Amino acid sequence: MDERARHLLKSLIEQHIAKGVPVGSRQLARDAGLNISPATVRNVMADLEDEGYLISPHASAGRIPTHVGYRFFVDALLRVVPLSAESNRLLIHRIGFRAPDAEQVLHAATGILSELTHMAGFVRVPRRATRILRHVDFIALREHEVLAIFVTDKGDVENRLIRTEHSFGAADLAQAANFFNATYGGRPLQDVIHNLQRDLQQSRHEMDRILRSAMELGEEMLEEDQQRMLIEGEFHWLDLPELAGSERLRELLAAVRQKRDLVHLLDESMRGSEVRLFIGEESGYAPLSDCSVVSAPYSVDGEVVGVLGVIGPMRMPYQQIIPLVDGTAQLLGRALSQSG
Amino acid sequence: MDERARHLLKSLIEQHIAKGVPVGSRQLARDAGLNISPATVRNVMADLEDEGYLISPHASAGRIPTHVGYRFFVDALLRVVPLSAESNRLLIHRIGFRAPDAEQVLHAATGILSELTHMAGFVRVPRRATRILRHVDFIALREHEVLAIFVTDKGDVENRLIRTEHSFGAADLAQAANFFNATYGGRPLQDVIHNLQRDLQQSRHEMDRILRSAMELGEEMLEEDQQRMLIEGEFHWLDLPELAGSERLRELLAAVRQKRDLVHLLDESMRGSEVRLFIGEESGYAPLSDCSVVSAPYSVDGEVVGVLGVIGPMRMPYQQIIPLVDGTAQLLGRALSQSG
DNA sequence: ACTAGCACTCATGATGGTTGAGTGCCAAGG
DNA sequence: CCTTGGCACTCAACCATCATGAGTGCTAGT
Repeated sequence: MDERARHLLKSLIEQHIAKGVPVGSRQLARDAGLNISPATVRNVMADLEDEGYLISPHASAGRIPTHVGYRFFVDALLRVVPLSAESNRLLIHRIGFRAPDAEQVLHAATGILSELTHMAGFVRVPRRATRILRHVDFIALREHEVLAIFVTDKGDVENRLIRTEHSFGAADLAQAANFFNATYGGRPLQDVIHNLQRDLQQSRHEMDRILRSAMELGEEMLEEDQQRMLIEGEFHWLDLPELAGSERLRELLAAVRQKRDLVHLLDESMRGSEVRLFIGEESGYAPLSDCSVVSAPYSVDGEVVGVLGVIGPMRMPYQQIIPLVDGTAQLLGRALSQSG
Repeated sequence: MDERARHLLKSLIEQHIAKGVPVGSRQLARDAGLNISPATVRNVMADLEDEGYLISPHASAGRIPTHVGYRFFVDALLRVVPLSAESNRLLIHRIGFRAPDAEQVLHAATGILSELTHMAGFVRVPRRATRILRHVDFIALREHEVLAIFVTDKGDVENRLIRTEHSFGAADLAQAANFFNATYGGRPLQDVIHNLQRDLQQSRHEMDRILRSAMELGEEMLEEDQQRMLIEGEFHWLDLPELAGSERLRELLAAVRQKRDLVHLLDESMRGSEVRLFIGEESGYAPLSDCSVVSAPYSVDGEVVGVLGVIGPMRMPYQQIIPLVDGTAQLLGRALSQSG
């Protein structure tokens, strides 16, 4: 592909992103800035279509980019601009100055992504499998009911109500908690569960019921991690003519609620450390075949723990979206690192 | 209004609920079962329109009920059928046999309401202001960071990260927690905050920073209650021709996200102990003016603590919806009473 | 290699006629 | 006085037709 073709492709995609309608040869010839007749442009466009970068919705419309076209655009043609000072300030204000509560910061990040991009924003929350178990507490709520509380070193708190055969007094429970903390505390959560599983097979003890339930709580925490993802702003999709008013939208909403496959896709994209794009079919996930996902992993204390980004139509202003997602990921990582 | 008019109105509304289109005189004359000509029906319909029960979308369409019509229908014409055995079994299965975790049960109830009605289901979660503070814990996460945990007698757990000037050891914190539990434990949350506020004004202590933060956590718990509401299944609205494809839907979604006014409306409806309906404009809340809300309060241990229901179009099958909402409220109340 | 011209395609929007469902009103009949 | 049949009228929905205009591919000329 020669320089002129690249320039025209870039110009066409930019115009299509801006306007949302197919771009024709005349308009493109005018706006591309080259001194070229529409007929010449048509020849170039025909070539680009043959090579799979463009497609005509129908015979006498202009052309729109395919997902291949968008891919080439973002990889080779797009120059990402740094985040505007204003956006940056807004991000810092909304994420940086939050109450030091992890859950709240994650919510804030999801919200701001959705607001600033006018698409659906998501945050895949940190995995807890490698977290260190810091503290366990057993609290008697009433007869036959014990509340178990797990705390990890990052301040995750999870709790569960356990129904017991016996009624335990506060002293019993304190003792059990002490035992638990002494034996399993300070180790990664997954190790704790593993050891607990082994230990429980050997002993038979009155407290077993509680310990077993505690183990189940731990397992649930890890299990839950598989699914935990915040997403917000799906309703922005209603504004998009290319998505709204078709069955696609329903499918998409259902798929996003389901989360399963989506989470899998995102976990894949956690491997790198850079912003990553899934354009159209690239995700290999049918409901997303009309959409693009822009994602960036975020790190806490130097370790990648999650990924965030936006989901929108293929036709999105990547130039602004990419730095925004990137910046949000970095700020979120920093905010979480500070606050544990 | 004479008997025949009532019968026709009932028949018209039932048909409109079933089909969703305006009902004309001929069809109504046929289906109402009275031996009456369309012309006669027209006369009656004209009267009903004058009295505000019906309205014509345009000159040569049939008629549809107004919110006044629906109101008369549910108050005077509708005979609510008891919940079908099948639905009841499903409800019990989904709500009754849940893990004994309040949060999960609430989510389950929201989900099942949405699924069975094909509308948006909501659950206004229990208020915690009158809960008894059962247990407080302070845990050192790392230097200058303390995690405060509150537990109420119903098993609500709330936590908060506190950044401190000094670094406290485990012993210090245990002592503080003991003091806290001894002094404030066993009292309603709102009292705790009140007393704490008073006590803090008098003393000056190294621990004050932690106590003050703990108080803020308690305040946040109460504050948060103002907003806490689960809602699910808004996407069902996309299927409704009367809602979809207009600006109304956007407004509605935005309003539901906002929650503020909605929660206020629901808290009003907690006063009674019966199923309550807000039909169209009756809610006095503009974004809901095309919708109906069916709500029922639910009680834990004999005290009304929350309200649940569905939000859908005015044209909804009240006959099935009302017992379903009612049944869900009762089952949820029972499930929560069992599990604390 | 570029461009102008030309024939062709096709979505869009306006026009107009038809159909069918439904209404209001009136006059006749029980 | 209530009911009914009849009739004129209205209006959305549907369909066909037509003109328009944006856009294309192709070809021949520069």
